[in-house]
Amino acid sequence: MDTPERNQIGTPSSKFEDSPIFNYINSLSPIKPVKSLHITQAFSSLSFASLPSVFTSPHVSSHKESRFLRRYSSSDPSKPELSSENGNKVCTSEEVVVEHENCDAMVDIGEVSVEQHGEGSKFVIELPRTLKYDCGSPDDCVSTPSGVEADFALELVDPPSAVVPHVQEAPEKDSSDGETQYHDMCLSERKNDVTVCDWESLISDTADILIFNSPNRTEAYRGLIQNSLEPATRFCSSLAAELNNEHHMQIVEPVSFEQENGEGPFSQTGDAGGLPNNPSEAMDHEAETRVTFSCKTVFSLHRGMRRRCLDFEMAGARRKNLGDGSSHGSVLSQPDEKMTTNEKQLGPLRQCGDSSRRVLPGIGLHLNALAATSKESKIIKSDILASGIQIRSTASIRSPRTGLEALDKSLNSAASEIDTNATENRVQLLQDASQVPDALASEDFNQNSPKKKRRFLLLPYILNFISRRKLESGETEGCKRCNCKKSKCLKLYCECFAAGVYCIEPCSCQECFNKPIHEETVLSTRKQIESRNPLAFAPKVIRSSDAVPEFGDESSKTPASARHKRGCNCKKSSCLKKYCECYQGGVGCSISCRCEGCKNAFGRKDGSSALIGTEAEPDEEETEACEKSLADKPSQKIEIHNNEEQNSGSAHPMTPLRMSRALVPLPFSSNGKPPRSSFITVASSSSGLYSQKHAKPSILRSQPKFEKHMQTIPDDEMPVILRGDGSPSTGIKTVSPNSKRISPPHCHFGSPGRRSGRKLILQSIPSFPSLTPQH
DNA sequence: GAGTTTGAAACT
DNA sequence: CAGTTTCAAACTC
Repeated sequence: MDTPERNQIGTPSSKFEDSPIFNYINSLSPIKPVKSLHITQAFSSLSFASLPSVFTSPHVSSHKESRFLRRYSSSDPSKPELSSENGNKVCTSEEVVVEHENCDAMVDIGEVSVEQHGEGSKFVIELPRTLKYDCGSPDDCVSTPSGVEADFALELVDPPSAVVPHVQEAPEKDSSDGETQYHDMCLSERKNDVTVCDWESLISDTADILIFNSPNRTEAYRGLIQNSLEPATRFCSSLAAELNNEHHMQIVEPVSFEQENGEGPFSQTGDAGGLPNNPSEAMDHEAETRVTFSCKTVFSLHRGMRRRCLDFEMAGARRKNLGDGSSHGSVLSQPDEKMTTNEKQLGPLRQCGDSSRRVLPGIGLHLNALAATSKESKIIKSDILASGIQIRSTASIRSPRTGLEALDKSLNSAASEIDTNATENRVQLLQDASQVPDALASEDFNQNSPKKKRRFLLLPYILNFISRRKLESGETEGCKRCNCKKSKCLKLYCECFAAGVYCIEPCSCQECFNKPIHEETVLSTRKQIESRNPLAFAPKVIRSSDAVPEFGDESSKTPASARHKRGCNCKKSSCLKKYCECYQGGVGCSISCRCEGCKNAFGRKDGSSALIGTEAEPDEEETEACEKSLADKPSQKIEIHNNEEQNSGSAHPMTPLRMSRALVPLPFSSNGKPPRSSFITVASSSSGLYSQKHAKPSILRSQPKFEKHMQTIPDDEMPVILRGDGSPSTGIKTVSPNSKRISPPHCHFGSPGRRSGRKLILQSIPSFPSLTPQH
């Protein structure tokens, strides 16, 4: 984990590395210790004589029980000040660094600062707006800093609701208060809180999150830290989660504390809710006794990271926090507006009736965030770097919603320079980005305060993302979506659902439940269906050359070489219309078909495939290479090799739940457009754990091509993709004897063709079996 | 765009 | 497993 940043890190870190605690922790941690890197400007300017070593050294804990990040309180006598003793004057600035170990990716996410202004009674918490924490559930979402670059200031006039008090009492306690919720987020064990659960799951499942647990820590202190860091922490977690299921997350928190103006130790009154004991004093100082602690979060990405709440949607939550707005300081006013904007953007999910349809309907819905093209990725990366944000990662990041989504995308793009193919849901992303980022951008630029500087780190991401979206917006046309009216998009009738993707805005469905906000419902439904029919989400069309040898030779890459898994049952269409799944899939009928009067142009049930080679194989030459990569090798299976993937930089933005569909459009369509059902579900699994980077990429990346050409996927391959949940079906080998990886890259599917069939992939990452550090 | 046809999915 | 119903895509006008 030697990163340039590391060098930058001031003495504090090195100093602490020598500490017994550090050593101890280090010994415990399977993860290579990430030296606390202090990149933050604030930090650099500050000297921390007695920075808790705890903060500087990463601690890895595999405790599943540790649901929350624990931060070591300073064992250093000098630090007690920071503890509950004096929460008043604590300003925390948190910098989060996300790092992909494998690729040395470092992302400086932002900072969270809590300031105690001289006004004494006011406690202002500034949170990075750049990051949006989406809980996916409006109700559950605690307002977290979200919104891009918006300042989030929360003035706690009421002591009870103040951060400090809350911390003192119990970090995990419930907060009924909107303001306090913010702090409580992720702290409590809300069973019904999806968001929280996600977080917890993320942490617990990941098990590699560093725990800052100091024997000496006081609850107050811990709580304080936790609360103050929550946003950042959550963000980090979310980000880490987003960074792909293939990673292991390592979080190192508060790196340092800095007291800029503090003239004395903090004294925690414990009474007035964190208000200064001596308000006048605070006022005298014009306020700003600032304590800044840098939080460095290091994510060691490991495959298998569970991701359940990757949604960063939090407009609703935000509103909660800020909702009361009246008491908010000037800083808040802006944020509020932003929030509103964000909410609108998110609208589709929860504001269906909202007139402001400008909201990006699809925001957050595209779970399988598109991977940016290589060019895009490069551009983004450049931007990021230029702005001081360092991103180097091969890991794919799924795009969250709204602002965060943009970030993710940017990250994703940066991370996946090479991934030029995967791109489902691009449309959605584009749509989303266009709005959120804009709003954010405008606001961000208005930020004058130096403090906010860091908060704008993500700005480049956003801007870039926006521009990209706009550019790409044109590509979204042509996407067809479902039109379900009664199924709620929770049945296989729904193409989206069947394909394992969320419905997005282009869909015309009614009462749709196939959305991230109903993730659990979707997943449960999927499981139910799968229990009934394990292959329900399996590809309907399989490449017979692999699965059904009888159908012919390897050399035949024609549609006829593939067959519908179960066969059709056509009676009147003669298998000459899209009513016929075989025909629709561009494959001939087989003996398994029960069709009557079969005249399938791709091959008749009787075995004749007369038409093959003519209209049935329009662009076979073009597709051949791709097909080969996908299916030519009978024994070829998708190889899951996280490291390789990461190293290759082919991070795929797909959702953890690797549901994927292969587009199997008819070679020719009556109206020249891909059949509505042109894409056939290739693989999907509600519990699919399949790593995004593997099988799916192959398929997805090929989509553009598939749209034009028929593509079938070997039966064996399918399962690999689908099975992530470790379900019984997982028996399928993921690695071929040859360890050959299906390489989608062979197909240079340009971005232009990606639009159709782009859908959200349902995500659900089962807990990762082993979080072996990946270095 | 509305209505019809069709066959898969779901249900019994 | 078969028959029926439901459903949404495909198709027609």
